[in-house]
This record gives sequence, C-alpha cells and structure tokens, in this order.
Amino acid sequence: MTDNNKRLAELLFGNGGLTPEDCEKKYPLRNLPEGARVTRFSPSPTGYLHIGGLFGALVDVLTARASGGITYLRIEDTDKKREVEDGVSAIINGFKNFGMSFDEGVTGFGTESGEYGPYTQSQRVEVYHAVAKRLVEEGKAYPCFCTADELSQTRAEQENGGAAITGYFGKWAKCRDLSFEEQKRRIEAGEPYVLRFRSDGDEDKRIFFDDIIRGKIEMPENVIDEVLLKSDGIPTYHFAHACDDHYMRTTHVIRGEEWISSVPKHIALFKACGFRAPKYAHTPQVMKIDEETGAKRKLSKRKDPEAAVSYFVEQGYPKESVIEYIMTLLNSNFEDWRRANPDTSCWEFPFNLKKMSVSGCLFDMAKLNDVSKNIISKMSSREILNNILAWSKEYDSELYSLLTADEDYAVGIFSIDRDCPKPRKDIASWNQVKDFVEYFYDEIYTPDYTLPENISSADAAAILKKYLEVFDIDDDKDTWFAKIKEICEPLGFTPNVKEYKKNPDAFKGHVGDVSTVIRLAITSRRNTPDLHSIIRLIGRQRVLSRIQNAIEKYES
RNA sequence: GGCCCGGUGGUCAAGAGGUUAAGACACCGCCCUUUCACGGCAGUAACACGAGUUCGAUUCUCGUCCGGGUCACCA
Repeated sequence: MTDNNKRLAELLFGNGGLTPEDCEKKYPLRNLPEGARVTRFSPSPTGYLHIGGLFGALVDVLTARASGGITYLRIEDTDKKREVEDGVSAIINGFKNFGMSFDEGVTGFGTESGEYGPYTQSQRVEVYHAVAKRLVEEGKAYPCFCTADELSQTRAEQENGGAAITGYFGKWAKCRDLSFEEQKRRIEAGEPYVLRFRSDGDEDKRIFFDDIIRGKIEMPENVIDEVLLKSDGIPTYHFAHACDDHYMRTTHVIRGEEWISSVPKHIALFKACGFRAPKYAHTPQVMKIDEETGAKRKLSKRKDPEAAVSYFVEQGYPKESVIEYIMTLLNSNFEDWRRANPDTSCWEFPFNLKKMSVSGCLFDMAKLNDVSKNIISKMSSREILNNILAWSKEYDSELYSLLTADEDYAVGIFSIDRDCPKPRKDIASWNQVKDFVEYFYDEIYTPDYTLPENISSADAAAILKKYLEVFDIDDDKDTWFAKIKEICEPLGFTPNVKEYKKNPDAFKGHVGDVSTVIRLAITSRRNTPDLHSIIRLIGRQRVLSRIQNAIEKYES
C-alpha cells in the first residue's frame, strides 16, 4: 500500500467508515449443516415478474430446500434509471400468487427479515464503499474521469481497428495511470468520475471454472477495467455481486446463462477483494418463437406480455399448474416422480441442479394445459368452485355473481362426472368455465339449435315430442336412458349402435343421434358431461321450456 | 465480428462406444361409450452435416452449418 493509494482512498471515501473487517464481523459465516446450500433470487425492480423469474426462483428455492439450506430475496436496485415505482411489490406479489416465499430477505415494500440485511442494494452502499476503499488502498481500483463521449469514441476506434476485445483496458485505459496529483486536482475540481477495477488479467491466459449445470467452462481471462462504482457512488452489478454474495454468504449463485460471459470478471473481482468465489450454476433460458421472424429467442419482458406471470393469473391457471409445468422443465424426471407420488407436494420433489437441461426451452402452452387439466381433475367440486370464485371475483364479475347466487347449484355443476375415480379432465384454466357452464344459467344462455347434418328438422321435432311424452324429472339415470332407447325404434332410429354400424341404411340413425337432439335442445351443445345429471340440475321447468322452444323452432 | 453456450421427433426430453434410440405433450387411428371427457390399445415422427478415432459412433475429437447469449456508468 503506497502512501498515494492511501491518500487517494481517503480523498475518495473520507476517513473512517466501515472496513471489510467490520463487514466480516457483521455478517458472520452462516451456522448451517454441512452441505447446506445458500441461494438467492435477486431481481431488479424493473417491472413485472416474468416467467423466467419464476423459473429461476424455483431453482433457487428447490436447490436450497433439497440441501437443507436457505434462499433469500435480494433486490438489485442499482439502476435508478430503469427502476419502476412498484417494482418490488410487483415481484413480491407475483411470487405470492404462486404460493412462493423466501426464507429471508425482502418481504415487501420497505420490509425485510434476516440477519444479513439490508437486502436492498441501494441500502448497502456502506458495504460496497468499505470494500472499494480497500481496493483503492491496495491499488486495485482507481478513479476514471472519462466521459461517455470519450468512451464511445475509443469504442469506435477499437471497432474500426478490428480489435479482438473492446473495452477499457491496456492503452485505452487513459485514467489507469494518472498521477496522484492529477487525480486529486480533478476530484477537488468536482469532475465526475467512476471507480474502475485495475485488472491484472492477461489476455493470453485462460481461466477455468466449473458450472454445476454445464460442467467445465474455459474462457480468456478478464482484462477489462470494469466499472465498480458508478459516478453516483452506486455499484455496478458486478461489484455488488461480489460484495453481497460474499457477505450474505451465498454458496451457490444460480442465474441465467446470459451471465456466463461475465464469470471471468467476477472471479477476478472475488479474488481481488479477498473473497472466496461461490459455486456457479447458469440456467438455460425460457424461449419463445418470435412471431415476426419465426425464430426461437429468449422471452423478453418488453416484447412478450404473456411472459408476465400475471398473464397466467389473469387466464385463471391454478398456481400449482404453472409451478408443476415449470417443474417438468427443470428436471425431466419430475413427471416420473409425480406419477409415483401423485399426492405429494411438489416442494418435496428431490430436485437436482445437475439434472437440469443445458439448452433453452420453449414455453409450451399445450403442455401447460395438460398439466393443468390433471391438477384440476384432482380437485373436488367444492375446491373447484372456490378457485373459480376467487378468480372470477377479480376477473369476471358476471360469472362471480351467477355462481354466488346459489353456491349449492354451482357445486352441483362441477360435481358432474367428478368426485369419482375417473374425473373429467376438461378444464385447464378458470377462464374456460363460463363456456362450460353457460347452459346452466338462463342469464347467459343463448340457444342454438343447429342440427347435425344427418338429422332433419322434422325428425328432431318428432324426437323431442316423443321425448316429452316419456319425460319424468324423477327418473334415475338408468330408467331415463332406457326411455330414450324405447323411443328410438318408433322414430326410425335404432337403440343399438352396433346394429346401426352393421347396417346403416336400415335406420335414420341410432340412439346417439336421438340423445344428441335432446342434448342440443337442452344445452345447445353436442358435447356435454352426463346429460341426465344436467337435466336433474337445471330442473323440470327449464327442460320443458327449452324443449318446447326447440320444437317450435324446428317446426317453423 | 471476437468470446462463450448449445443442437436427439412439432414441443419437453431419457440415453449410452454395440439399444428394436425411452417417456410425456401434441397429432392420428382403433376400442370403450348416448355426446364430450376419462380410460385402454396402436400409430406417424428424431440423433444438423462432413471428416477423424474405433471392429463399431447419435455418443469421443476436429471442422462446417444452424440457434442462442454476451461484448454499457443495464441487470
């Protein structure tokens, strides 16, 4: 440590203040069992939580949990330009919607829990400055007065000159070797400056590191004099990463693969600060097909609103559906595990970082729907109603008031073909239910008597009239269906489907066609759950009048 | 462009120096069935390409191509 370095440090950061030793004491090693992993999810509050964020956070939580460790939530708000007003709340609420929480860290706007805080980077400048000051004292960092214009100019020169590496290093690093006198003069003159890392990297040397997901990665050493502290004294991501993950005692840094290329930088920083580097795991990205170009690309917050987790909430996907779907993306043995443990909480899945796939995956709505249908099919009718109520209260007030007007009736609707060993799998998201239940509510029911092509209006009218003659709301399912079979033959239809298939020309149709006509008259659909249950539910009056209306329609 | 990371059916993916190259979703057909859904059964469909190593390569190596990422006082 030269005197000049010491003087520079004092000039830059003043006397006193926190030292790295203070920080070591303030943030002691965590008292966790051997092998416990400490992970963190550290978003910047720049907008809504998106699917990639949920994906990443899930990996963090699962990794920690499977090892008996902990996960914390840290807010990386070092870029005030991009910060969004309710960013923090958006993130926290986003997680809440999916039943996720963290063991420590930020818990809401202005609140947090845990011993390693503050967990919001803008509140930790003391810590960053303590480390930065030490770096200056040791000659490992220096102030740089270059303006944005100068920087872009050297960049242009580098590019035109065909330089292999662009950036602030070597002969381009004009401020790297300024004399103390000049530094002092310019600082005292109030010139703005950033604090840069004095890299001792060698362009020709390579560094190696182990990525838990990808294995060995080899890269050229970092030679760039990266910015540590911006001109407002706030750290860049790189520097904050080193300080925070060290003092917060993160053992495993799990982040998107877009960070791989900065690992050499980070390793150099950890080393310069005297910190031990954490283990890294770079996760693949969630992609989508770009409509315009048809190419696969990373999901983007800006371009893809459906990437926002709120999209799935609005569509009415149960939170478990989204989580389980992402689980299938994380570890491909999840589905096997799920089949073996149908009723276990997905949080107990023995997640394995190493089993993560390395390549980016497309978000597959069809698969999400399938997962969701399975999950919903396991719910009881009451559970389903409760979920729909909660959803519709927010997103479909008409449906909400219809359902709440008579909840027993509503439960009845959802119990058809459900609450049994082979429940229906038809609903994937709550925004589909209005369509499913439309014919149970006169208020939203719009009759449509369009017949299948093989049935004439005259036949339809005849079927319905005949059905009216035998109709009794009190019939149990078997007698109800027996009656439908009975009316077939007099009308020229056969009650026996097989017989019809053998000899189609001998009949107008079969019992399926007859019940289709009845189904159509009552529900306006060709496909419904068990018709008998529907009839019992909507009641005699409505059945009668709907059939009556249909007859009139067909006869006119 | 430099540097990284990738490339097994349409999608997610297992796999390993020798396999009939799993499974799930989607699609298609059949069965069950009064419709739909469920369930059961079957089917279409893949190792990017070229060299090399090897008795043998989809698996290992190299090159090509393709895709993605990154090269900021953004994270």
